[in-house]
Amino acid sequence: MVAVEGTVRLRPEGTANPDLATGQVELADCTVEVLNAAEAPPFPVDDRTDIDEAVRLRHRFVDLRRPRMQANLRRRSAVLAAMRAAMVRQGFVEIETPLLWTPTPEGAREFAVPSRLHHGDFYVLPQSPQIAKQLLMVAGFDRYFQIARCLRDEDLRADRQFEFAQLDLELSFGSAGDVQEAVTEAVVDATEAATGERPGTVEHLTWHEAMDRFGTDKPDLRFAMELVDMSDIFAGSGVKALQAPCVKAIAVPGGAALGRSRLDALVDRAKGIGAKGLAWFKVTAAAGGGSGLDSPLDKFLGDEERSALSTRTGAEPGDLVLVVADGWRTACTVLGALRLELGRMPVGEGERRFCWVTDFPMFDGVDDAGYPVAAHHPFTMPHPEDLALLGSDPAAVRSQAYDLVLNGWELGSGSVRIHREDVQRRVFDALGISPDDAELRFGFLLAAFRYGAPPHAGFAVGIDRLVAILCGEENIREVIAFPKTQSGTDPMTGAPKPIAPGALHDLGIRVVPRD
RNA sequence: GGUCCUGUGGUGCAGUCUGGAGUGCACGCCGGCCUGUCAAGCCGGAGGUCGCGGGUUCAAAUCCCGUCAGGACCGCCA
Repeated sequence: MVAVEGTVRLRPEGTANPDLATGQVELADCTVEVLNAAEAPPFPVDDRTDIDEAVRLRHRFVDLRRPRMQANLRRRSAVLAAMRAAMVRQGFVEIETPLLWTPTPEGAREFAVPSRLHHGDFYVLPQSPQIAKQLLMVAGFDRYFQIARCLRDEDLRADRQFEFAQLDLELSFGSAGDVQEAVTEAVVDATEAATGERPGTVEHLTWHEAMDRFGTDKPDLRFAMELVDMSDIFAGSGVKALQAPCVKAIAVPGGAALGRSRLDALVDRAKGIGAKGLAWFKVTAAAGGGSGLDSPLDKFLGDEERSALSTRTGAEPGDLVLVVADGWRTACTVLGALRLELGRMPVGEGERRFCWVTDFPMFDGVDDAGYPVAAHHPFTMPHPEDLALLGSDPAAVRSQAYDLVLNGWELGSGSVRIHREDVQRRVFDALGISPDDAELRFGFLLAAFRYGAPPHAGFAVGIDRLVAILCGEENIREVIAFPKTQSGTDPMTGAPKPIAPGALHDLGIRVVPRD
């Protein structure tokens, strides 16, 4: 660490270097003062090499000097500033909510914080400020926002850390559309602030449409390869493998070049996701013009089926058509996964295609006791037209929940909330939460609602994911100053670590060895 | 809980499949030279528990088993 003093002057003719930021000038008549001696850094402080993750994190203070990390964190700062400005401009009030919250055993596993003053009792760190912000609606803050830290004790991934940041917001007397407008403004502003480019139109898809066309609830709209329905074509088919309620296909450009082992791997992958099988057809150029098919199943196909496989999907010679026959949900999911596997683009490539996915199902699957599981959270308002189905056909109930998606990443989710006690009771009932149970878990929220709860709706944007995409990073660790490893440790500090026996004693906690 | 990939001087790699002396490359570090260079150049040098433990073998970085660490994914993430 040195301080250099001198005179800045233009470099002599012929020695300027346009590749350097300071390439036009030089320092003359320097004095150099050593402020602090330093050891050689543990790895090169540049962007040219990929350093082992554990080494980077152990010396994060050095790692963060690299130009890439400097740019990422500064870009993150610009995103936060733009979001905050957009929210304030739209009349939202920034309010902080507690980090020491109360257990709400529902959804993600919570981090527990032992209470020193009340032995045996625990606070938890909030997995989101969900309930607190609903209480703020009751309290009359009709437009709330917060750049909130959320904590979930679930396994880590490239796009998931224990703690993450959300632009959390809620508004009263507004529709889902109002929420989406407010969020869109914030993320579009943030994108422009971070990249200098303002994204184009933000599209809206229903959940059903997203599944039907892209086989996922978080479609990457940067590339086509859309799912095509072939159910009618194969309805009375003689091909046993393709007899199912739903037959879907995708065309893979240039996919005819894939070798047998790669195709077999795709079949295995399809089966791994839950398909009974995967049919593939290489589209070939026919002798007299037109096209033919190369596939083990070709000889079983009728003429109509054969031609539909290429005309419907738009496949040209040299392309590959993949077909899954199954239930609608499975056929879509499997082809959606294969579409990604074969077409996925690096996160930093192409344009930024935001889209809203709306009308999610209210429930997703059933729990051990056979009750439906809330797809979003239990305070989500069902679609008004589907209210009657709550008791009879829960799987068919759509909710007023919506996700924001960018290039195949789920950026966040939100919903219109239930503000009427009778509706909340019916939803709890459908979920198998008894009135006593509900009182125990969410009593304070239900009580608040009795004092006049406005209709309200909200959203939360995953800031780490948004910033990662805007930085062209595949991993959110690259946009977080001090992240954890995949096993939840911090190689720099050594956390988590044992605490002193005295501290344990104060907390009334005894550690038992793992089995 | 599971699947897969990776682990070799400070850093990034090759060597592992097909066992034969810690062999090699680039960067960095130390010393010297050079001094209009800017990823400087030239000469010399130091630096290794091949993640760890066990097994097979005359012989293991290399094969086998276990384990630890990092990563990607499945489960999980209302």
